Amino acid sequence: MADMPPLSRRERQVMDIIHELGGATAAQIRERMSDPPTDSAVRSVLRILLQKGHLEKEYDGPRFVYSPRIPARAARRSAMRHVLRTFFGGSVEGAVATLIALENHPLDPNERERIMGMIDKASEEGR
Amino acid sequence: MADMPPLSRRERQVMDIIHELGGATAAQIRERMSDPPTDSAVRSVLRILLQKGHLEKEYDGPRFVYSPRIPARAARRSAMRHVLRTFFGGSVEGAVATLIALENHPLDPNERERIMGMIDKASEEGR
DNA sequence: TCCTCAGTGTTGAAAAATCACCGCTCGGTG
DNA sequence: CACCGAGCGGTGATTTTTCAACACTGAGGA
Repeated sequence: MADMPPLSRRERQVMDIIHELGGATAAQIRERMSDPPTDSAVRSVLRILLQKGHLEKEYDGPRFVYSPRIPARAARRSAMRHVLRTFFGGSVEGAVATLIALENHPLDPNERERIMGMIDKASEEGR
Repeated sequence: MADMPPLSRRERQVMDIIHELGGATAAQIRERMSDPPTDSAVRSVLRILLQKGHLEKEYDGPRFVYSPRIPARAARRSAMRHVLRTFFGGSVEGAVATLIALENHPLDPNERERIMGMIDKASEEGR
């Protein structure tokens, strides 16, 4: 259950959608695809993802909703770690710079304060 | 030259390596692969990546070095935007939180200062 | 009841990706 | 010169991925 061989194109596409929504039905997933194949095609990759252990399905009302088996927190950390390594040479500073420059409008003062707070906290505590 | 269909597994793997190194030779790429195929196999995906316009090659000394055709800055922004959307619901705050908590040692005071500075700057300028 | 429709899963064919074999060139060395 | 060995690219076979057709079910509605 450790590290599976990486996902195929479609597989990653639907995993991303599911992560973005937290959980999704087959129909929702298909809706969000820019180049949607048949419904049954979507289900095929869903089935594979289930079998590979990346997803779990839960019966909610009249349909299944698929969600990541990895806790969101871990997924976020892993994804972030990957781009940090790949695109920023591990520089947290560089990553933050890009992040806050991403939106071109200034920074919401409240958000600014909260971020400052987090950084302060992260600076102090040794663990 | 806009947005190509997404990359295959191997393609993404070598693109990531090249991004991480800034530019790389076929041998370097192969070295960094956890599951390296033949040298010629690596070259095959390189050839495809060239043809798709994702890479360019330059003759450096006795061998070719392959580099991304997208400027690093744009690649970084794009990658960051994607994880921001997919894993953080667009919340810069959440992303920064994960980022600074990634390394478990506290935050280098100098780095802390520089990040603070960046945030201040980003907060002020309205445009 | 009979029909339809939404939701599901399976199967096998078609398309794409992956890969190793092969042949080529160019430098250096025996 | 003849023989490596590194670096390169093409070709075609194999494997994986992607996909649509199909069959099944259960819930309503006519």
